[in-house]
Amino acid sequence: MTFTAAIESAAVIDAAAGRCAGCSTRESCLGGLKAAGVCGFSDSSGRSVERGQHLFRAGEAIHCVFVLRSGAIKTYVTAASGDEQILGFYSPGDVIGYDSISAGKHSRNAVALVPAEVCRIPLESLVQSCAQSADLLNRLLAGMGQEIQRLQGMLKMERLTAEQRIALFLLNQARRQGRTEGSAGGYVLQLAMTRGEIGRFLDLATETVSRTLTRLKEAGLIQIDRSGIRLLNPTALHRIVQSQPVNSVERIAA
Amino acid sequence: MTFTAAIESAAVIDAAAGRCAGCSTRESCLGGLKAAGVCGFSDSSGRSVERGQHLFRAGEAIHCVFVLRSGAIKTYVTAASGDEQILGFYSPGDVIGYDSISAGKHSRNAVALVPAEVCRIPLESLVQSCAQSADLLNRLLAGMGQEIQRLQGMLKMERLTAEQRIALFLLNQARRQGRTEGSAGGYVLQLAMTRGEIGRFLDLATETVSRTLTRLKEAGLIQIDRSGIRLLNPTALHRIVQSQPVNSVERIAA
DNA sequence: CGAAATTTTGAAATTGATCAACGCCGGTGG
DNA sequence: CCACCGGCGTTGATCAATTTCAAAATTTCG
Repeated sequence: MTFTAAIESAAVIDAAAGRCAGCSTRESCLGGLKAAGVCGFSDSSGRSVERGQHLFRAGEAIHCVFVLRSGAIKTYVTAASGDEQILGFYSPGDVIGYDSISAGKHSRNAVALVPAEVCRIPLESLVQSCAQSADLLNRLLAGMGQEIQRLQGMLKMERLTAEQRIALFLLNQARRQGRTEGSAGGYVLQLAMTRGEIGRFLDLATETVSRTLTRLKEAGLIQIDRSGIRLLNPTALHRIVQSQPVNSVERIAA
Repeated sequence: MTFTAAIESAAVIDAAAGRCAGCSTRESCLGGLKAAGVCGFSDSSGRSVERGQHLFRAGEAIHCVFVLRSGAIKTYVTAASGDEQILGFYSPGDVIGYDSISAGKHSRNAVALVPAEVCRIPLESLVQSCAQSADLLNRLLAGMGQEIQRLQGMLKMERLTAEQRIALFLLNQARRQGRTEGSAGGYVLQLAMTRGEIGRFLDLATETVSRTLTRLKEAGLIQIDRSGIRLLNPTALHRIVQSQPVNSVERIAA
């Protein structure tokens, strides 16, 4: 109950129609964009989540689907052995909770990596609205289909070598972060998660993550500055992902 | 085009209303069961697929979702390196194609492991029917949610040891095959796939699958007879799955 | 029956995990 | 202001699980 109380105490952002106005993700919002510039949900509400605070936990009853407006959130499950497995890192615009629609309760935990804001969309009204709006239904089905394909992609990732997984992870993060271009060319990405979290996402030991990043750095493919990573040679990273396991940095670096 | 032709030439089962009558999966069919004992889809049609024949291939346009009525089907993708990754084995009653709804085209291949029969549900009418039947919409969303959770389960599976993965696989197969009880107690399951296919599903080398099955057999937990496997001690298999990696057959076998 | 595919078994090689130690950085409190 | 502390990251050495390579045994199917 302690965590439930913590969740309830989270700040609730004004639910007025003006809420959508400043939303950076409204163009691609699940609710669609109505004429007035607000989303199609009349009863959605916002919420801010502090770093380290849970958005929901496995086992809790489900009432909403969440759209991440800002910040970063991870979802994870805890194995019987006690160690956590990260199922996804979410960036602004992502929808969290598709898996739990019609499931009754959450199957995993969600926690903010940095201060975040989400939009809560009540499940009941979401489903009911689908009966009226074919457009919404299509967006919902598409969103769920994409979630399935994202998981299939993770499954593929798990068959790659450590180096390939890290390279693919960096490329994916860069793509999701909207390709913030750095001054000296190449993409710069800001990692909201620790090495350990990357490892628990990719199924690699922290040490392996660190070693592999170092190797990529020494090969001149990336530049590391605390939690900021600059992709100096995305093409080479791509080649690493595509290459046969026998190849590696030494063979790929142009 | 060759494969498209092959698909079109597949036998089309009579689309009369009587089709549902003999369907072993109609109780749990996506379409629901109407008063007349037939499913809610007026325009679905059946199709039989021979062993080794493809139901669909990655890249093809999507027209239908399939409900497997009998037989066994696997879905897979082919990596750049050429080797296949199996994404799922389907048993009668399973729905195939959720991932592709609203995606436009298939993201993976589906092929019959043994002669199979499927029911084709046109995508367009499925989505349109959801607007009229809240019941159908709920079943569809639940099905897609379950598919997401199935993939999350696969993700968890990939973090287990070879022995745990095999044990879990056997238990899952037994559950899905409806717990056909054997004469001498314990569950008997008929594997429609080869050792190599099990390996490409669990991400294990064929040799590892074979070795692990042998070890389970020698520990007295299972009995192997060609492609038939009898689970002599499901409880012990469960314990293997739950146990810490340090434990293994020797420690678990009661 | 015989050829091809699958399965099994053995031995060696390899990848990534684990164990261990150290450095770095930020915060905290004297 | 500085010393201490804890978390995080890096690096090195060793270890274990699984893959790979190789070959024989078995099964399947034409």
